[in-house]
Amino acid sequence: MEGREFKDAVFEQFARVASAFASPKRLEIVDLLAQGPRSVESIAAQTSMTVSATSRHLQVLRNAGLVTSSRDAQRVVYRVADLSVVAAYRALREAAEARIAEVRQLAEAFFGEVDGAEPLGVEELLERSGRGDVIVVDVRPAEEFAAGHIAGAVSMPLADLTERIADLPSDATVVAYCRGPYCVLSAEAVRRLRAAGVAAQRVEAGIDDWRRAGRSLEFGAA
Amino acid sequence: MEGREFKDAVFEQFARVASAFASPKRLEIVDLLAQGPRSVESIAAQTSMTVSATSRHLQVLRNAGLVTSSRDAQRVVYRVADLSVVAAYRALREAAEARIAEVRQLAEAFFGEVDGAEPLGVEELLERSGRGDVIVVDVRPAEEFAAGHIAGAVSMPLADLTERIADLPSDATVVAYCRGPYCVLSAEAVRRLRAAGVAAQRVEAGIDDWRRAGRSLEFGAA
DNA sequence: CTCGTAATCACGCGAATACGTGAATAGGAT
DNA sequence: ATCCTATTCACGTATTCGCGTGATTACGAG
Repeated sequence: MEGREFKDAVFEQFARVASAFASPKRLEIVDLLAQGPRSVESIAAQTSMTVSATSRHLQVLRNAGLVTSSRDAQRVVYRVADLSVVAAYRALREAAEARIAEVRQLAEAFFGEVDGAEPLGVEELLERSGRGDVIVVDVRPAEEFAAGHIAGAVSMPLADLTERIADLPSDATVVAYCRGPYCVLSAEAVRRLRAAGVAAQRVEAGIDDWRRAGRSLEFGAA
Repeated sequence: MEGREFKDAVFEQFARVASAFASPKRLEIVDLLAQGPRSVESIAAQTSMTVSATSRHLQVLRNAGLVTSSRDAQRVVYRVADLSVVAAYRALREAAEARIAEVRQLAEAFFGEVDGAEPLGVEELLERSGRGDVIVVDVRPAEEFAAGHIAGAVSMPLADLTERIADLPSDATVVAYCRGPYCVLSAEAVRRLRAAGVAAQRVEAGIDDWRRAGRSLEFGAA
């Protein structure tokens, strides 16, 4: 095989992977699956798609080797194939952040009022939880909490948050995290906590940032 | 703006970036530009495309914010917008390597005979050049050498290699590098060097790996 | 000013993709 | 065996993309 043929063949394969990422809905699916395995139906619900469209997108991702599926009784469960996939998603996201002004504008518009100056990063989170003066709350669905969460965090899914605010010490300071920098759950949680008079802040990091920082995860239900 | 709208808008932007990467030819262009700035015509020549097709691809990349252009007399020179773009390209490549069997097969078929067991990585290269028992040769075009090369390397573009083999000490051991793991230049160089009786090995790392490893670069012509 | 070179634009064809709707299939549960 | 649920497949249409050809614009040299 000559140089040009080889190049064409290799870049063709790279493009297969990039094409699989090249759809907003598929990126959203990868973002979700980075939190843990999920069934088609539950992915469809989370992403506001029909089951059929979701299934099709998942097949595209599977053909590109980015996700794998396995059967669990009636359900087909999808998961990311390995961490290189999450890393590629993250790198794309970071390039978009750096290069596309709209991304920064959107984030500022949506998170600006909640975050005030800056949301917490992994380091600040560690520091503050090390001092023991904050409660770290995971506001993702219980399913995702069970699939891996920050060591020491309390599960308080957004859906149940309102009724569970009463469980918190009234003088508590809460830091809420969810799926990552563009996940809306923690922002909404912070709004509701503050409305209830609880001091609260959003953490920008998600479970993948935590893992990448080499910090320990815990598994299983609360 | 509600959660769903925000998500849709944000992932739409991420997909813009991914779509720009989702073409073999554009990936090849990014690979090239990661070596240094280039004019449209020279990109067209390197990638076996017409100038017109190249120009169009470059515009797609520019619309996605991945490259920038500036005029230099008659020429328009393109360059990668920043290192997050190279990082994203690298992450995509690594995901493809990890997940697509064809990539490994192609690489094995093309590089297998040249590399023997394993090509050198950044670490081995450092170690061996530290011992001073090898000559590090950069076989990329002189233009790319000038735009940044491994400190201490000798420029010997593939095109001139045959006539310059005589300049090498006959007992030399050469390690050749080029643009990165899928660049064919160093493989071809190693074949020719060995055919001329010179001990030679290929380095898999390219200039971007070297930079990421925090090693120093040199600039300017040989 | 005119010429030549570099780059971009305009048009058009064929291929690939997205997505909705509804039918078909695969496993368990009864 | 039959029903139910979760998932996948098939089909049709609208849209987008890739790329070649040839015209057009931008700039500098003579």
